[in-house]
Amino acid sequence: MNSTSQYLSGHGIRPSVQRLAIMHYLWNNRTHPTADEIFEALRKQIPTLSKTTVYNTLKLFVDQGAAMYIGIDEKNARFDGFVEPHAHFRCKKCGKIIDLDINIERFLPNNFNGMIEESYFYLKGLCADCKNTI
Amino acid sequence: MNSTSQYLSGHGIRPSVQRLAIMHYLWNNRTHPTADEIFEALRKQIPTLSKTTVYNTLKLFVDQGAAMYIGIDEKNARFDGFVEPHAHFRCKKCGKIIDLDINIERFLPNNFNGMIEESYFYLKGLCADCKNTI
DNA sequence: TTCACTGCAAATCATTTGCAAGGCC
DNA sequence: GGCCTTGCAAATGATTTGCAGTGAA
Repeated sequence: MNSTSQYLSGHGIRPSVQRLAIMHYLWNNRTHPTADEIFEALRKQIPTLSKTTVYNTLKLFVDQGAAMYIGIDEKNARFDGFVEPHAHFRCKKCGKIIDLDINIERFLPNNFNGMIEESYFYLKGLCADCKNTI
Repeated sequence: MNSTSQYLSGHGIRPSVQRLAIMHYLWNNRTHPTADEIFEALRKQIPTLSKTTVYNTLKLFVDQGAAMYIGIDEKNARFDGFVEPHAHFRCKKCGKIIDLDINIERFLPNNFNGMIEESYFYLKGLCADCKNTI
């Protein structure tokens, strides 16, 4: 029983080999990967892995609050294994997605009368690396 | 030369019949419609309208800053003809999208060193109507 | 005449669904 | 045994692309 197992169990998710691998991948790759990137990376370790399972698992993680869905990229869904409230920045040149330590919910006085259950804050521009390159 | 024409011209967009109709629709229907909803509504007035033109036009509007892309709905892109900074709330039950008069950029001191060009603030929960219904 | 705009048809591609086999409790 | 999980194959559906016809400057 390692910490990943405990984390999943704590979110009501049975820890299978595939689920552990995906959660582990999200924790070790804070790049906000797409389902396909996760699939391509993990099929090396788990050759029988299917993309359906990756999609199923990510949906399960999000539903159970074990991972966060990120809709900043218009093309693909992206995922973050870090679920504390924070914002995301996407570079318009290199496409990199960066975590920003901003808890936006603090800016919503009285949570709009308790109406709000989820909040997403997306920012776009040029990252420091791309800004200094011509 | 009406105000819609002037608005489009002011954004570097030549006012064609189709473009005027789409801009007009966005202004008169603050429901944050999808491309398909716009297409279905306007084909009644413009029977030859094609969905490609709707997509082309919406992309042009967004690129030229005449309309705003809204990525709050994971299934479809949505659009808003009102481009002043504001946030969006989506009801998790009825799917309705509501404008919120919150200018999030004010919460970013010094605009993160000028890195940020665009910001999107999405909120989800139950709207007042759905909250009072069982 | 040229070039932007439109629209049809086909292609793309991320995601979902149906379903059968395997595995865990 | 029964339910949960997995994975293959096929379907779905929003959006994009190729391309030819039309029209405006």
